[in-house]
Amino acid sequence: MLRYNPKNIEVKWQKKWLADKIYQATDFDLKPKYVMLTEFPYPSGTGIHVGHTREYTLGDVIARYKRMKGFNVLFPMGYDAFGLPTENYAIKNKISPIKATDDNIAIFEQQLLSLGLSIDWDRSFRTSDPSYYKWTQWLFLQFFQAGLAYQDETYINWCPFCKTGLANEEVINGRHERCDTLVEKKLLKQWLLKITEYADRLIDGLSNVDYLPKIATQQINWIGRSEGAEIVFLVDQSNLRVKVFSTRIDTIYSAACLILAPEHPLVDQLTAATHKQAVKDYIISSQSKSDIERQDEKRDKTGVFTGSYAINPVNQEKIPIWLADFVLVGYGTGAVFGDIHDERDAIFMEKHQIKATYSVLPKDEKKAKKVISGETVFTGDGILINSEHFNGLTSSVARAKILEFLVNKKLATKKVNFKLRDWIFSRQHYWGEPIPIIHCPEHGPVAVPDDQLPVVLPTVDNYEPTENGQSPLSMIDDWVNTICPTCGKPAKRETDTMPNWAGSSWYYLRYFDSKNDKNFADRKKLDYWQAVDLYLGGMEHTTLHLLYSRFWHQFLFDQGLVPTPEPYLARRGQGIILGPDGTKMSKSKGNVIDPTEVIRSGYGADSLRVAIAFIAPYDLTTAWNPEILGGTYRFLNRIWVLVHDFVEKRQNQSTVESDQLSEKKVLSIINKLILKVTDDIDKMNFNTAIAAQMEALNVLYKLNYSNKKIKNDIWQNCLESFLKLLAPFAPHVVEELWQILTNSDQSIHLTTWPVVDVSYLTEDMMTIVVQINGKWRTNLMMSTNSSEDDIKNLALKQEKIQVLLKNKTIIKTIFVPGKLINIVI
RNA sequence: GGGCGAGUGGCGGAAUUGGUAUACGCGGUGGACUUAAAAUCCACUGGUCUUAACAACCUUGAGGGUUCGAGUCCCUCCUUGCCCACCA
Repeated sequence: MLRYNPKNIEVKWQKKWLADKIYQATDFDLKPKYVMLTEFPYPSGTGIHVGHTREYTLGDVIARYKRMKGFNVLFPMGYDAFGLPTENYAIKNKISPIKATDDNIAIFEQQLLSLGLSIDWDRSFRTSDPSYYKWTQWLFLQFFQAGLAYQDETYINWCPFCKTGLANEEVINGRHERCDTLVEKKLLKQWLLKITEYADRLIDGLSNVDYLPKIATQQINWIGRSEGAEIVFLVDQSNLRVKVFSTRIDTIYSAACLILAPEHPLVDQLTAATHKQAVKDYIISSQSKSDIERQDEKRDKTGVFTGSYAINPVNQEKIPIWLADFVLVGYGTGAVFGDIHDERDAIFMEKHQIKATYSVLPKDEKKAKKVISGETVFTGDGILINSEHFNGLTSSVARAKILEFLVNKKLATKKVNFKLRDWIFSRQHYWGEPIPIIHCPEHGPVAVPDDQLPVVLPTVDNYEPTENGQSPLSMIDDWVNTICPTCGKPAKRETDTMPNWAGSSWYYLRYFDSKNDKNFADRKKLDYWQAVDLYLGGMEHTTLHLLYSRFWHQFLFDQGLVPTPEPYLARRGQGIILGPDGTKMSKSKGNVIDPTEVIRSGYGADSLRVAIAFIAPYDLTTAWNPEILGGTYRFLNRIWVLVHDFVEKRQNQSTVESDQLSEKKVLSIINKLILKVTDDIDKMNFNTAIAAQMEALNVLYKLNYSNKKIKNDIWQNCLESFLKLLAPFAPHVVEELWQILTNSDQSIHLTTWPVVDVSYLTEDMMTIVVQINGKWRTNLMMSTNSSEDDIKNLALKQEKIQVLLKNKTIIKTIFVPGKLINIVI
């Protein structure tokens, strides 16, 4: 018999599956639908990595499993082709981004095919194709027309290396997440999407979907809802009013100063003539700092006094107004009241020796007074003191009462704030969707009419970003100059492009109807396929792509364009596979595992797939162990040998009496295995599903080579079921063996999942553990219908137990049916 | 600093959710086959424990608690991973 050699079989079956289109999903099929979505790849120049392999293999396992379970499965794939890395790669290699994308996708497609994924390739697309981005532009215009896309001149995160503006989510520790360059602040006119309008919806929607808890929590934390009050402080000797946001209005009696962000709009009017120069100097020095510098000086609370005072609305105390750059202009009102029950404020006030002119002076004049009782000043909730008629209340009650008190005086309102900011949607780059807007001197920004979409990205000679922060598109005069769709007079095109998160915000909808040129997707097809049943992807996209696409989808739902309020019914995140040394794979460390290299090496795709499923729970970050492939290869080889051996044996049907005990054992093993593997795949416990199959195979293998005779049809059924259980994990070898075993033309992947025969699950005998004081002493083999008394009596008769019970009194015995008996002495 | 997790053999990891801890795999040791190697197969492989068998005792980061019985539940501490971070 030939040795199992994946090279002989994998490519053969991949070609046949593709030619027969056996993984095609059918629109409006009567079977229940199941949409298995994995994040589509960014086709970089380096080809697929182990991270892709894990994600797509596990997605494929579920897709294949659901297909065999009788679902009309859609398991699609496309390419997230726009974006900075391709542009940088193209510039570096002096080729056009279009060519770079074509080349890279060709490599990706080849590599994805070699994994044996059950993808419906007919629905594939790339986001950089005009027939796709036409609809990205059209969807953007829906936001624009609903007032949710707007332009604003704000300080934005600017990457000086990529020469582009960034969303908050793309800045990690003050650096651009893609290129690791220190991010600067730059004042630019930008397009923004009003994601903040959906902040509450994005939180509430999570309660109706099945996301891994840590994914939901991370989104909730990122959105950062906090309830508090907006309080008005009148400025002394002036008619100015400063609004302040606080979640701790219960500490307002300890307010000793107001602290404003240097960029606060009232700074100029508030600054006293005598303090103008100092304030100006401070603003200049804080603006010259990059974000990372500000973070380095986290503990150093710099600031400057404006020379003005504010009036505390609860007790009319006069408190100084300061500026400090630890107060952020983008959050709340860009102003806070400083008090000692906030750690940062306390440090700030200590440093600058700030004290208020209290009506009741604290014992230590240098320190502001406490308003929450306690041995030391602390930042938590407690009982109020020094707060006039609010004394004695708990913090939470006081918050309500003080707010009510100030609301009645029209000096406060209840307010909810979010950490989430509006999404900066402009990129000053070539390789993205042109924003379909025309700027008319008379009518301002005007939407490009639907019949003029797509606004095609023009071909240019230079892709390099410009020094002045404008897109390279701005250099193409005959493209920029156009006419206003409203009035027909000369106007200019918007030259910024969309971020690469745009195309991926709705791509899953396109799979439902990828060829449609009348609409982004046909409504009937959306009704049939929506929503995605399971979405598998990287944890790093939780606050980026995953949040963005939920926002788009919720908006589309409100517009009546999609049938479901949420895009994804369930979301799971796979863990990272580290290099064999336990650190993140990186070229510089030389610990990168190339999955295609593994496939070519002789182990083949199936060994790799089983290894990925087996190595650890799918959501765990774990180191890659190259030697595990030897184990998974041996496992596949064993089933190869077993099937071939049986097929040979079956020719010469033996007349010898079969061994019924062994036959029963075979049936019991396979039925238990069906139960276990089915349950494990449902729970995504892929590693234990493989372990159970290995364990079962070891026993079957031994049985086969024992001299026990087992009837052909029992072996045949057992092996057929075994192959089916293995099919989602190792599709090629199983397909080959299926043809040999069944002589059938039908692909195993189109057969139905085996069903458990419960009659083989019950056993005649059971193992009862005998414990003394909870400690294991011996086992008893008992018939399953033995009574408690039978077991107890037999246990007490055991020699070993008798020795240990000598001179001891039995206090009681604990009996767990079918499991154990515990004698307490 | 905040949020969410995790600590089990030499290693990746199991444990029916409170019932024989270390399944499965890797690695290691010994053996079979072979002129030899590779491959394959068989046996052993947590510690005390350095000949093996038997027996006993110990063992799930540390310490305490609940329970007939704890890797699993509770408390204290230690270590560590990920995400966020001057968010008022």
